[in-house]
Amino acid sequence: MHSKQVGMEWRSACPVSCAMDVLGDKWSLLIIRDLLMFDTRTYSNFRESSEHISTNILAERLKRLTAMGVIERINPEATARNNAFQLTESGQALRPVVESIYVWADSHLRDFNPDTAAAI
Amino acid sequence: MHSKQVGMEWRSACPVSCAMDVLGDKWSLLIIRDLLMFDTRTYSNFRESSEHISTNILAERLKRLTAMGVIERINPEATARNNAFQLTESGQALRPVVESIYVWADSHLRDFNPDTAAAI
DNA sequence: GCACTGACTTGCATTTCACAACCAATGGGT
DNA sequence: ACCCATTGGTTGTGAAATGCAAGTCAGTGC
Repeated sequence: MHSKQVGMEWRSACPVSCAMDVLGDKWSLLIIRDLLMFDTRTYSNFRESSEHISTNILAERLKRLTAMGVIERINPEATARNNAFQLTESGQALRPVVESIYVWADSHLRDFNPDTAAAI
Repeated sequence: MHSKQVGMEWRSACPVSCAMDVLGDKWSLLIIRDLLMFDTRTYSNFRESSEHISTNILAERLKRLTAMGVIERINPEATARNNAFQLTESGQALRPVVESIYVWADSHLRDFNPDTAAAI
C-alpha cells in the first residue's frame, strides 16, 4: 500500500513533516490517546470523549488512520456495527509520542489553562 | 499570562487535548523542529524550509507560539528586523516530543512514503 | 413487523488555509 | 544623499477544512 493509493500528499521527505501530514490536526492524536487508554473504542465511544468531535470529522479521521495503518477494526471481516477500533502495531508505537506530549503539556501549559489537570 | 489573555479556547482539561489546542496543526511542530535543529531562525529562514509555509500562516504561528511561551525573540527589546526566534525553556522541553515523532515516522511511515528518509 | 440503536452521510454556514500581491522599514553600495 | 534589494510582515481572494444539525440506512431487540 503506497501513498498514491491513499491519496496522500507529502510536503517533504522529513519524517516529522510526514508525521504531521498524517497526524497534524487537532483530533487524530486524541483518537490515538483514547485507544491507548481503552484498548478498543467504538464510533460512539469516541464521540463520548470530552472534546466532542463531530461525526463527519470522526468518520474521516478513522478512515485516514485506518488507511495509514495506525488503527484497524477488531474484526476486519465483519460489518461496522459493534466492530470497534484498536491500534495496530504502528499505532501502539505512538505511545511514546502521546506520553511525551502529555508530560510536556502537564508541566508547561498549566500557566495558560487553569483547568489543566492530570485528568483525562 | 492566562488563557483568556491569549484568546485561547480549551476543549477539555486533558493535557494531550490542550497540547493539540496549541500544537495541533500541520505547521507548529515543524517550526519547533527547525528551532531544535538550528537554535535560532529568522522569519526568512523558516520560509526556506522545504515544506514552504506561507507567510500569513507563519506570522500567525509565530505569534501564537510566542503567546504560549514556546518561542521568543532573541532580543525581546529590539525591533523585528534581524531579530530571530529561539526556543524558550518550554520549547526546549518539546525535544522529546519531536524526537519520538521522528522515530515513529521513520519506522512506520516508510511503507507509505517512498521518499521518507533520514534527511530533513 | 416495527421501533430503536449504532454508524455513518449530507447540506450548509463558518473558519482556516494557500497563494499572490502589496507595503513599510531598514541597510548597503556608490 | 540616493537608489534599491532585503526583511518582516499585512491584505485580499478563492479553496479547503471544520463544525453543527439533520437525514440515511442496515442491523438487532422484542
